[in-house]
Amino acid sequence: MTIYDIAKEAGVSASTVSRVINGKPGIGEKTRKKIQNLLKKYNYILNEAARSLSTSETRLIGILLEDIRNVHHALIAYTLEQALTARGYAGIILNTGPSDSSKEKYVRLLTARNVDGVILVGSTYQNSFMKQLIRSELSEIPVVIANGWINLPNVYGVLVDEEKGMERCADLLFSGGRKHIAFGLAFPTPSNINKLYGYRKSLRTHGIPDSEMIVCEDCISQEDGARAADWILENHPEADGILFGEDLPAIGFIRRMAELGISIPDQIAVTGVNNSSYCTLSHPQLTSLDNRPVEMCEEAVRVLIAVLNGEEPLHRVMLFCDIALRESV
Amino acid sequence: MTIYDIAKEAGVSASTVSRVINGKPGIGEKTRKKIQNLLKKYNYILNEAARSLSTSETRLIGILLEDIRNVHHALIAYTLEQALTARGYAGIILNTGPSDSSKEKYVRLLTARNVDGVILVGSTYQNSFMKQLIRSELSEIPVVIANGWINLPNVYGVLVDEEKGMERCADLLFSGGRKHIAFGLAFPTPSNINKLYGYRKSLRTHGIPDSEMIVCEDCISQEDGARAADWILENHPEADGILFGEDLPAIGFIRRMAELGISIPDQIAVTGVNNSSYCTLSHPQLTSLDNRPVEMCEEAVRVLIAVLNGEEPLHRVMLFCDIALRESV
DNA sequence: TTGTAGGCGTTATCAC
DNA sequence: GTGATAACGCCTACAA
Repeated sequence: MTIYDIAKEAGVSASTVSRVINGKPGIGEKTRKKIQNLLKKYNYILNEAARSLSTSETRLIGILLEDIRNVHHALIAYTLEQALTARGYAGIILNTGPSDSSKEKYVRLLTARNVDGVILVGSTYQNSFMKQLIRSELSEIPVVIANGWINLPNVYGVLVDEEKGMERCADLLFSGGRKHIAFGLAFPTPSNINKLYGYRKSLRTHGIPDSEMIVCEDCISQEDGARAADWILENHPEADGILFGEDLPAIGFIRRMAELGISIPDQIAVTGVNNSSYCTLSHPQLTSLDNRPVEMCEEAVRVLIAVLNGEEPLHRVMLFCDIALRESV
Repeated sequence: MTIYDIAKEAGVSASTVSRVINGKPGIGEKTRKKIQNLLKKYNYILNEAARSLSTSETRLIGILLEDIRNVHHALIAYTLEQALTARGYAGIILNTGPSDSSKEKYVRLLTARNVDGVILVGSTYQNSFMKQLIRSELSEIPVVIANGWINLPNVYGVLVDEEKGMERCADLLFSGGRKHIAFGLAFPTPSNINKLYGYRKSLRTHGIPDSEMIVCEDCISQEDGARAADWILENHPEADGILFGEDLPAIGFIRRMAELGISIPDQIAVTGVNNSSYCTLSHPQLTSLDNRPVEMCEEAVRVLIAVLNGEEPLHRVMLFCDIALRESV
């Protein structure tokens, strides 16, 4: 069923049908009605490929993320999909993994699909390799980075002030009387480095020199968190609080401490980041930095569509975190 | 950069370039080489829209699932994406939610995109409404249901024998000396009904009449699991084992029982389904039915691509579950 | 082995 | 207001 079939049936030309479909002005009211009825009657479905060939836009948006099995990414993917669908776009979600070569491969897939725009999820895409790649492969279309930013004319960043958020987490522990606060760093992505800076800032504010920072690295999985617990007890028995850059290791930490008979939050306060569904699973439930994934995604889509509509939104917008207070503090 | 540009540069016609791009036979070795070099030199990228218009295939696969925020679905989405990408296809993932009207809306989106095939994730799509919808909207393309099946010529089902799996879970508890086993039913989807049947079958095998089945309904979330714990203690204090149809309520159950000072698995054994990442978060860790999501997805993609290649795979294939044994039993 | 010509379904530019 | 007509980029008989 093409617009020609509809046109023939209505006794008009294909152009008229096309105008009706696209809501263009300058059509007689009776013809418009008649055509609309026929479209409905035959359950006409527009051929996007033909439309795309003619207009050279696909209404397809590429979404790159490292791994959707991460619950935080899953929430982001969900929100992006719903927001894009609501505006007539569809997303192609690709799991790139962490390696540069793989990221490049997936960017090429997107260009071959002629996507109208790209959303990169996570600060892991904020680096010089991606900058070069965007320059060479994606310079013609808008690119929005969720929780990151690259200084290029066609790149837009929707950032979350996790540095400030993490500083507030530390402040929260200090105000609760904690004296020796540790930090569990995940992969050293720009985002995680910012969290570390927030931690450091709070320490400095409270008169603690950088040399007394307690940083446990590679805190990503639940097992890493358990390992961190052992490490803290062994090397920093004075610690009475710890901030993790992710929820999962925080959960692992809590679980391990329970096994060792150490009471949380009495002996050590714990916080995570992402305010994910994991937070209510631990005992005690985990206090976590809410980095506003839903708002971030909605803003990312808003910015992207704005650019596609010829507007000129800000290249950087910043959202602010909340702290979801639970029992672990 | 089109095939015409390449053709001009190479001093040949566009059809020759097209043939080279598509690896068709009957091209002189020198011309082929020359053209391949030019393609590389100009970083030629094929216009999928034009190709699609001409061949009426898009290499796009629609993936419908209820909600990717569910970790089990996220794993499935991940696996499907990787399997499709590896074969040159791309997936459009859409979260339909549970309602029929919404499912219909999303099916229409897929037909408008001219997807080559559709994968429906979950037995929630196995019902008469979807059957009618597939008949009217998707009759021209292959549809694969992951963990479900509908009797239509273009529909293929990759099933997991969760009935047998659940029966084995119950058998496991019986063989551990449990006498009064309860069941926590989630939404009454076909899949969950099958799990209930498996539970019933094991009971019958062990000489327990249907009238003595202990079924707690609406066990979906963590809170539901906690509620189930209270319900069991109140109404069936004799229960010494419970099988949940999902992991999350099982986690909630365990947590609530811990609060009440009831020891698991000593006093009550607990199992879940999906063997998800939640299982290692509870204390004790959760024994869960591994319903083979990765294998299921890979088989689903295999079947779909086979149909697209003109083969005639079986309309129903069945996978078998494992039990991931942990501390809760 | 290679070229020509027509067609895929839509939009856009002119005419009328 | 509406209708021809060309164009989008590629594929594929059919011809040569």
